[in-house]
This record gives sequence, structure tokens and C-alpha cells, in this order.
Amino acid sequence: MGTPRAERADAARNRQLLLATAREMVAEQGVENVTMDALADRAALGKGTVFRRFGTRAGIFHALLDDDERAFQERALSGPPPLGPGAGPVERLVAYGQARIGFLLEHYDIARAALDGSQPAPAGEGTISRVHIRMLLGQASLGAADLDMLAVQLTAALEGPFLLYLSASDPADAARHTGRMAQSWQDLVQRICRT
Amino acid sequence: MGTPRAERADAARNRQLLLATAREMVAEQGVENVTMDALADRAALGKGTVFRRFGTRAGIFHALLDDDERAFQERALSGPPPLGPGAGPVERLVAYGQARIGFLLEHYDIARAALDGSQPAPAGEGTISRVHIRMLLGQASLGAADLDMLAVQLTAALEGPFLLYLSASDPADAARHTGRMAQSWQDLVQRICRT
DNA sequence: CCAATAAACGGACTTCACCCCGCTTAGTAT
DNA sequence: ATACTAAGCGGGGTGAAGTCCGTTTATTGG
Repeated sequence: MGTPRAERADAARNRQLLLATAREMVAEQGVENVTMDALADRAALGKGTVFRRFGTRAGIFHALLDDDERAFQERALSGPPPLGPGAGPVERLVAYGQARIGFLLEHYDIARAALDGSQPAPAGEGTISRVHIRMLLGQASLGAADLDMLAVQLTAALEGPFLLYLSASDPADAARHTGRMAQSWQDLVQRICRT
Repeated sequence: MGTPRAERADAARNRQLLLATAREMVAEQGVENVTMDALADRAALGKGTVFRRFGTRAGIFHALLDDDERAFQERALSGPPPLGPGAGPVERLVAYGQARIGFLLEHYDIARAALDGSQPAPAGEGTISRVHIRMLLGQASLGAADLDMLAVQLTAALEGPFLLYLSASDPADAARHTGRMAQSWQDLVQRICRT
């Protein structure tokens, strides 16, 4: 009763199939050519199925990105310092931001496609970055600031330049600014966290 | 030769008509019911005309928002302190953020509709906020940081919580967090700008 | 193994953003 | 005035997202 019944086996299989197929299509033809019809056709499934599984076009890319983020999260949570535990919280914050910038650059188009002006929170409430940053802020001993909101602001400051401000042009353009973004992130974090 | 020839009179008239009509429709039926067809019909113009004028659906809302922002910008540039000139730069930064939060809340749905996963930078390079924040940062005497990038980060930290993180649910939900956002913005700015 | 049932499936259908291109008209030069 | 031309206009056409509902199938309890 509490459990809303697990996903049926065929459904799970199809989800995997669709994800794999989508990844192929992205690699071969670029994000913009992954249409719901084409994806359904290539996976030899009905269009209805695709929508049932992912709800929306953006949903597919969101799922794809989630996959990729799992490995990244692993490194941040239990990898070697300064990204993983073992370094001080501020040092880890800096390292996290720099790693995240690299990650976003690497997955630029999928991340962009996962965005969508519609209902579900684009990089929503439960983002990896927000949670991780919140955790590290808790370890740095700042004054009695509103750490939850600060985490949201910092996440925006970190990812915004990509998702909001540099999204106009192509990845190459974003790549050109990567160095400055990383440096500036370090400055920002250190300014905020100095006692 | 340098001037690409001014907009024709009838074109300008139609632009105004469309803007006014769009505003009516937003007021009466909400943003999501403003379709290009409906707008064209109601303004008694062809659909092609609408696209010629605004390029894209988001373009309409962008234009609408620009209008509203003009008044806001006026206050920030030459209104009474602490928002306008006369107060110190840090004080003005704080005031700007708080005013901007109010503005965004007030224009929530249009701002959201002006966004769009496509080419033109959503809140792009030339945003009012970015430019204004950049200016004030220049007046605060910070160390030799990368002020341009810092301005981008701060803009994201200010507007991101709306456009990126709270966009999931309805305005009422965002309104509930407004106070915390304003307070947190103040903290953030003061942390960054303290010598 | 069999019946029952809730989930999954497929694909036609609807709705909309955006494109295209032949026709019309405002501005301008003679 | 008149003729010329570039800008503007209209609205049918296209492609893709998302919905609906009748049909099929995995799962579970007997």
C-alpha cells in the first residue's frame, strides 16, 4: 500500500532502451535532431510510450544528464581531496565549483536541452550542486546566515553563467570564458567565507 | 547608409497595437493563452506580421518586459536614494537587489514567458541588472577582482532563485520566500564587499 | 494454469510555433 | 503626380510536442 507498486519489467527495459537510443542519436545527429517521433521510431516503440516514460522532451535529456551526474557526484562525495573529503570545506567548495564548470562544459548541449521553460524546476530544488554546496557551507563556520538560501544563491552564481548568461552562443564561446569563471568562483567563495 | 533605415510608420503602429493587445490578453486570459494566432486575430492582423515584428513568441513577452523595465531602470538610475544616486555603492547594491526582487515578483509570469530555451540569451548579456550591478561594483572599491564576471555571478545569484530555482511552482510560492531572499541578498553583498 | 486488473502500449489526432512567398503599400526620388 | 523599390503584410503550409483512448500484456492471487 505504501509502495505505489514497482515499475513493470517491460517498462524498465523500454526506459533503458530509449535512453540508450537517445544517446546514440545525440552522438550521431546532435541534440536538436532528437525528436520524439524519431526517437520512438528508432527504438521501434510508439510515441505514446516515450511520453509515458519521460513526460516531456526535456525529461529525456534530464534523465540522460542524471546518469552522467551520478559519476560526478561520486567523485565529489567520496573521491580524493580537494574535491572529496579530506580537505577543508572552503577548499572543497572551490574545487567543487571548478569541477562543476568542467562538467557543465562537457555536457553543454544535453544540459541545455534538459532546460525548458515549462513547469518542472529546470535544475530544480533537489539539484546536486545545491545540496552539495549546502553541505559544505554547513561545515565552513560562517555566522548565522541563512545557509539554505545562500546555497541557492551560490548555485545560481556557479551555474547561472552557463545556463543563463552564456547560453546564447555555442559551447566554444562558453569554453573561452571557463578560466575566468573558475578564477572568479574561487574569489567569490573566498570573499564570502573569510572570517 | 550607416542607418539601416528607420522602421516604417505602419509597422511602428502595428507594433504598438500588438503590444497593447498582448497586454490585454495577458490580463484577461493569462500568459499561456496568448498564442500567436489568437494575438494576430484579436489585433486583426496576419500571423506573419506578428512574427515579423517579434521574431518569436518569447520575443513578445521580452518586449512587454522591456517596457516595464524602463520605469524600473529610471528609478535605479536617477531616483531617490538608497536606490538612486546619493547613497554609497554597497547600500545601493542592497537596495537594488531588494527592488529587483519585488519587480520580478510583480512580473513573474511575463518574465517567465520571456524566457525560452532557444538562441537569444534569456536574460542575456545586456541585462539591466548586470549592467547596473557592474556599475555599482566599480564604485565600491574592491580589490582587483574580475568585476565583469563578478557582476554576472551576482546577477545570477539575484535573479537565479526566481528564474532558475523557484520557477517550478506558482508565484505564490515564490512570494513566500521573498523576504528571505531579500535578507539573504543583503548578507551576500555585505559579505562580498566588506573590506 | 487461469482469471482479473492495473499498467503499458501504439498511433491517430490536436494544437501551436514558426516558415514561405506572392501581393500590397509606405516612403522617395524625379 | 508618378513610378520605383524595399519594407511590410497575409495566411496557408509544415513539423514537432503533447493528448487520448481503445487494445495488449505483465503481474498477482487463487
